[in-house]
Amino acid sequence: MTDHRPRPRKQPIQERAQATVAALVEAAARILEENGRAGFSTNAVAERAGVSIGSLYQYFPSKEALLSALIVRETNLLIAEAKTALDEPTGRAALTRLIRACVAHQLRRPALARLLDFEEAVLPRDIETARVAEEFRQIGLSLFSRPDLTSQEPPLVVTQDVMAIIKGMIDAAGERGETIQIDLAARVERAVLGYLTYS
Amino acid sequence: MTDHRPRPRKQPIQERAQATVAALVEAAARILEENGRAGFSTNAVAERAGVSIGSLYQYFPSKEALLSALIVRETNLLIAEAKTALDEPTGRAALTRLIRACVAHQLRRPALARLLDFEEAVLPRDIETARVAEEFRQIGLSLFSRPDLTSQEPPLVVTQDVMAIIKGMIDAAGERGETIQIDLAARVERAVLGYLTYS
DNA sequence: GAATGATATGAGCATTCGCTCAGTTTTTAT
DNA sequence: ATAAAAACTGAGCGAATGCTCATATCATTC
Repeated sequence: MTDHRPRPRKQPIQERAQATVAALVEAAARILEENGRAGFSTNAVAERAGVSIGSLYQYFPSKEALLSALIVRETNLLIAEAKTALDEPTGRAALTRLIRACVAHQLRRPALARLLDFEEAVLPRDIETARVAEEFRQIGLSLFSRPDLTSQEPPLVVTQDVMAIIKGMIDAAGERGETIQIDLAARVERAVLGYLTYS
Repeated sequence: MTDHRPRPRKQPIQERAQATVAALVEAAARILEENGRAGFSTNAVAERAGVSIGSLYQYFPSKEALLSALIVRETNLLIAEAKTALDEPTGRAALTRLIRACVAHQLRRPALARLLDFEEAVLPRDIETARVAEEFRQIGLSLFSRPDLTSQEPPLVVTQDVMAIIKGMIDAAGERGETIQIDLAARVERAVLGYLTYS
């Protein structure tokens, strides 16, 4: 007769695989922020992660997929922060918190963030990167639909413009090594509020 | 006796070389805007320009130098436009014209302009690219030193912030295919003036 | 301890790419 | 016509890179 004991759940082995995947993504991040796209080869990433090149291709079908995974990881961090900003009672307060979240995110790893902003625009979007991009845009849309933040333009245009202002200013600041978050956030806020209210 | 007629100036032969150089730079531009960095190989550029790879390396010591030359060419176009903006009597009018110049420049070849913006930030700056970058920044500095455009921040910070706002908004607009220059310029102007006057 | 599946390895293949150089063609000068 | 200078050519070298695959190790189950 067959065994009737409950089958032990067979997940724990995958922890190792997850660790490998995480190590690869983080290695990709470090290589990118140190040498830019120039040093970003799959062989280099694998070596940096302390695994073989074969393992890399066991988890990522291509170099692009690895880059996408990194973009998704970073964007999810930002989304988590940004979502909590929406809890603020007023649109204005939420905007302030959103801007601070963006500044903090971008200045945490400035070189990496800037590079990924660009890659995101250039890379062929796969399902996952499209999802996080859309999720982030939804946050902007819901923010700029609040009564105290409406402007002349439709929310979609406002969202795109404001995101561009935020990204542009923070990227430039990161590029020239600005590190005082509170000052930068204040100037970005001035620009965004100015855009929203100026007529 | 030797010939005493004035030696004919021996420059005209260089016209051919200049044409080759111009063809190479333009070929680089076209390849970049069609396929991005991916298709941008020296062999491809030479073929597109209708010259041999050897000729390319007769005029440009490296692939990077070719890219730099393209950046310089494009930036000079923008600088020429931007300089005329300074002739306006008021700072405010000059700013409007500067913004329109930037919008026109960026939307003339949107994909190319966006790509070069990024490359400019990533490339090791040679003498020429540094020069045009500095020249463009001087235009901003002199603009934001005008009495009717002063703000809380020092002119240098204002210049950097405003340039970032302009570039960021226009790049994003170009990326999503926006083509109506007057609308875009108006929104950028709102953002910049808002930034300058908001408190 | 034997069998099975999951995970890891790294030599090396195929391709691409930046660049060189020995030689040819074109232009200019006399 | 001739020679020198300027400009151009393109086969191909060496290095790097994305990725495969045959093999090896480890974990789990019975």
